[in-house]
Amino acid sequence: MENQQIKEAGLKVTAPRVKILGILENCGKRHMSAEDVYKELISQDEEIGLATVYRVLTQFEGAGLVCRRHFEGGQSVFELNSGEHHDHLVCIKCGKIVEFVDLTIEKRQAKIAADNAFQIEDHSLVVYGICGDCQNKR
Amino acid sequence: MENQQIKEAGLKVTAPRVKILGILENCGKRHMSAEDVYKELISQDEEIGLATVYRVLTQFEGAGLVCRRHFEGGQSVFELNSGEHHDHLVCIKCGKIVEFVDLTIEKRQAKIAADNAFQIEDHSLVVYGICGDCQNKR
DNA sequence: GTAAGAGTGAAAATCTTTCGCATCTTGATC
DNA sequence: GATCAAGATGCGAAAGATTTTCACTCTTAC
Ligand SMILES: [Mn+2]
Ligand SMILES: [Mn+2]
Ligand SMILES: [Zn+2]
Ligand SMILES: [Zn+2]
Repeated sequence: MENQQIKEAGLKVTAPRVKILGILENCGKRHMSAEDVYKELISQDEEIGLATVYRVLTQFEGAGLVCRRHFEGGQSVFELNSGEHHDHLVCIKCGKIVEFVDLTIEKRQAKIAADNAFQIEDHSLVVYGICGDCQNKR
Repeated sequence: MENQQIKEAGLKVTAPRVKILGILENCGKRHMSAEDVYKELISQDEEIGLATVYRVLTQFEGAGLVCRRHFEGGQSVFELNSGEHHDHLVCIKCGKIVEFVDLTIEKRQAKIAADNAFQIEDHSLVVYGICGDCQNKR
């Protein structure tokens, strides 16, 4: 369960960490802001401060348990690290998020970086649009 | 000159707007944060408040004169709207920015969006890496 | 030239995220 | 199981970026 993953990440097993990891795993929402996690904790009557949520998420990120995303809209969004890199399609109306991987794009990026003598460290690709459901709602 | 562009954008021609547009056009730095613009104004002994810089840049963005970018690092970065869309390669050591356009990537994005019934509105692709110069500096 | 509506600077307010610190837990040890 | 140092936590304050408010000034249409 969560305890094991936290231990393996080299972190002490504490109630906030177990709770937060549990929420990320079972809450149903794959992409959550710190605030989202905090509200979920509150709704479960957990007494965990927002600062702790940020601290824990940042530690989880450092330990490779979660990934932090910077979509438009101010807040960072966190998701469990699935192991494989992926990019995102985000609906600007309802916030729906679709994940995708495209080898062609990944390869082109590598080529572009190489052509410019850049050694790639990371990249962020987010496509914003209106999802099918939201298109029909007009 | 600037006056014309501002008028055409449907904005009144005021000293702050003319000055700020002038800086974006002639300052030599293509990508500038609001703070960068503000400092440049200060160095030119202009008495323009940072709030006005933000206001004006946001208006310019709305009018299509500039584009706002959200690279990692907290601050938004602005650049003159060159008319053609492009993406960025950013050096995480020195901040150097290289612009690029890749039709293959653009097409793949369109296809991915279509496959998922999304109507694309916008997208952001930023590749972070270490530029040639910075690689040699180690 | 004038008036009405826009725009401006400075300060205050927001919003998200991080810090400082007194207090509590965890996990290794006896 | 009791002990204890290192590490965590909660809370409020602080920070950094951007926006809003407000009293005053400027632009523009007439
Ligand atoms: Mn994802
Ligand atoms: Mn650019
Ligand atoms: Zn939608
Ligand atoms: Zn560099």
